[in-house]
Amino acid sequence: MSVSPATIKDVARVAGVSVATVSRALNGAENVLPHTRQRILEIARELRYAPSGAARSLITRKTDTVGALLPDLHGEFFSELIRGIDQAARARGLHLLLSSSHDDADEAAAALRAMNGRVDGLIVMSPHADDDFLSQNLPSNLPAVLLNPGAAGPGMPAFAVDNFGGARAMTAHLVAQGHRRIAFLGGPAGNFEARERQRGYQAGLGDGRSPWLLPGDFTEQSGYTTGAALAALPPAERPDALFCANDMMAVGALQALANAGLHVPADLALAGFDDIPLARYMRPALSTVRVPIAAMGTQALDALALALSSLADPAPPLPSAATLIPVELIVRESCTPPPP
Amino acid sequence: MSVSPATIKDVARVAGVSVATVSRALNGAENVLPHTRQRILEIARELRYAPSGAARSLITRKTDTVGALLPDLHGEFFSELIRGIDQAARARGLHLLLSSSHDDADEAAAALRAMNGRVDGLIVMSPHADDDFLSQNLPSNLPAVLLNPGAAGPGMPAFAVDNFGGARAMTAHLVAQGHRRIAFLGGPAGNFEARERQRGYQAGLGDGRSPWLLPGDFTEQSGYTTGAALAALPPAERPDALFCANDMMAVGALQALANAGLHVPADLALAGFDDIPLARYMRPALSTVRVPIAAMGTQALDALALALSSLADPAPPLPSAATLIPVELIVRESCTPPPP
DNA sequence: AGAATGCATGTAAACGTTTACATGACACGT
DNA sequence: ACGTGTCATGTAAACGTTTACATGCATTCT
Repeated sequence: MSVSPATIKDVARVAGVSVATVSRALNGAENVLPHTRQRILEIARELRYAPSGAARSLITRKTDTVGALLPDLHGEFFSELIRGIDQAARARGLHLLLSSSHDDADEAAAALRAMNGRVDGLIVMSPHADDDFLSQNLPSNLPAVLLNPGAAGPGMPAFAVDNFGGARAMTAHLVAQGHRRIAFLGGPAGNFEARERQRGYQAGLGDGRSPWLLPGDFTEQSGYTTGAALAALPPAERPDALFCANDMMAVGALQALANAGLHVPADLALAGFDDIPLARYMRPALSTVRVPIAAMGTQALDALALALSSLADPAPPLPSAATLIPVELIVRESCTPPPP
Repeated sequence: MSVSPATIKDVARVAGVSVATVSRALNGAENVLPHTRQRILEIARELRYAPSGAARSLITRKTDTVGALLPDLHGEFFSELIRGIDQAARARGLHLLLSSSHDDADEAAAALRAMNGRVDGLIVMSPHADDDFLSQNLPSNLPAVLLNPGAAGPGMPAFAVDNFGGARAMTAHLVAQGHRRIAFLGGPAGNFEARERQRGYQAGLGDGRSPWLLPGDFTEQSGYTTGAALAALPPAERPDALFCANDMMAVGALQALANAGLHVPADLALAGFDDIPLARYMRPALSTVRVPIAAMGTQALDALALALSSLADPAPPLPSAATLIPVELIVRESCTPPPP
């Protein structure tokens, strides 16, 4: 019933020429008679010929594909990231091979090795992707770009959200607004980004104030729990502002506070981090730090494409530290100056 | 500096055996001496050998990869879909090659052909993917699964959200609650899903009531405009319920109504379609129809995997009509019985 | 002891392309 | 007429694997 796909040989046979001529005609080499080319194109179309990517990659050593190694696919963050990467990739005629959710380092290593011969380069964002891991498992010759690398920059291009700067700016903003008792709801223990945001918070507080750290884990649930706990405190012991290490926790906190009858920002100012779409739909709308996620994906791919195009070049080894992706302070209703 | 990656020949040479033996050892064939295998594995690891996907695909005619052809990557819908597909793919050891945003049919056709020799099967969701288009451009022998196909099912497996049934259920629910004047805010003109939802609305109304159709285009903006227009009507001429063809329009409508001082659901009940995450965070929380997007992706991939595993089988040609993905009515605060 | 069997390993073909090089037809200048 | 050059096309090698088949050694059976 279903016939196996036509190969270049089939086209050559039908056209009565050699495979080399077909290849030349199809790839637009100029040294083929217009008449011949015309005929070959026609036959290729009739036969519904499409070149085999595998065979072509094998000989040309190019795949026109980049791989993306991501820790997860849940949530707005990754969807935006993928969108940014895909957009830039398509603009350059590159395909995108996705690989996600590697629970442990071994799985991530296997995923990396499986990319060999299928991609021309990699965008890697993984908790396991430290310096050692990559030099151990990255197929040699495969250019890679790192996203939010935990460890300090290895010898490859890297981009990282300015978590520190964003958190510092938000904290400074709260301070400037007159808030005195600013609490920070942190992220999961081992999380690099959460640590950076906390560092930014402490830097933003300045030397005068001492930090007030609350434990969180980035989930809405942990935000809710924290909000409920704060609402239960006597007003004098409550913070007058709560800065959550991400938006989802702020969402949870807001619900708990509202349920307890507290008003944001009158009783307590609230701020988040990420600017997920939901943030501006909340009532009150959530102040937050906008992370240009898609733009980061685009930049990463562009950097990778650059590395691809200049493979055997003098290629300056690029800045060894990660390039910071600037963030933007978004002030909305959830944080306004406290009552006098 | 950077050496080209080790090949199977390098491993063979270092180990002092033939490439065949290396291949057997690495692929776990049982007829190789434990001692030899051990030694080969060790050397392969030292050399950081990883087999070339291209070469392997060429000879085995398998890529362990499925392609996904999507119209777009914007928004929650596609991110959830990709997540569902990816999850099922990884569970089966398959990779995922993404291809999106094909503005016209030619581009989509090129994308399809580029998949040849890079994937074992395809999940296709595209406005261009009608019967003709596919039989013209789908590389032969490449199994495909269709998602939300506009036209009636061609000879391949297809899955479609039960837009009709969901909209009918929601409308029936509004009717049962006692609403009399139920307006429907539609989607873009050519959109197949929007049409189905509208059909469901009309079916849900029953014969007694005549439909009240408002033009929309799935954007928040068009929801806002419509909401503002309705709010401007004299109360007697307003509908007592507004069913929006998707959630984003309901979001916009709610803002306009709130701005105009109208209360939902007291003055006007509101319902959406999709159950985007935002829906349950709105105040009042939005009644809607939940579409199990990720589950649809998973089902599509599973169906594809089935087709892959049973390629040369008696293979019942599968139901010719699309399999309906059931949806779920989610009743929240935005629609409660109207005041008596 | 000689034949037969089993089994680890080697040899080489094949997958579908691209491309360096060879070939040969034709035109041209002398 | 004869070399010389141009240029369209053909020939064949190469890419890195897998795998059918051949080989040859060790063991076992008669």
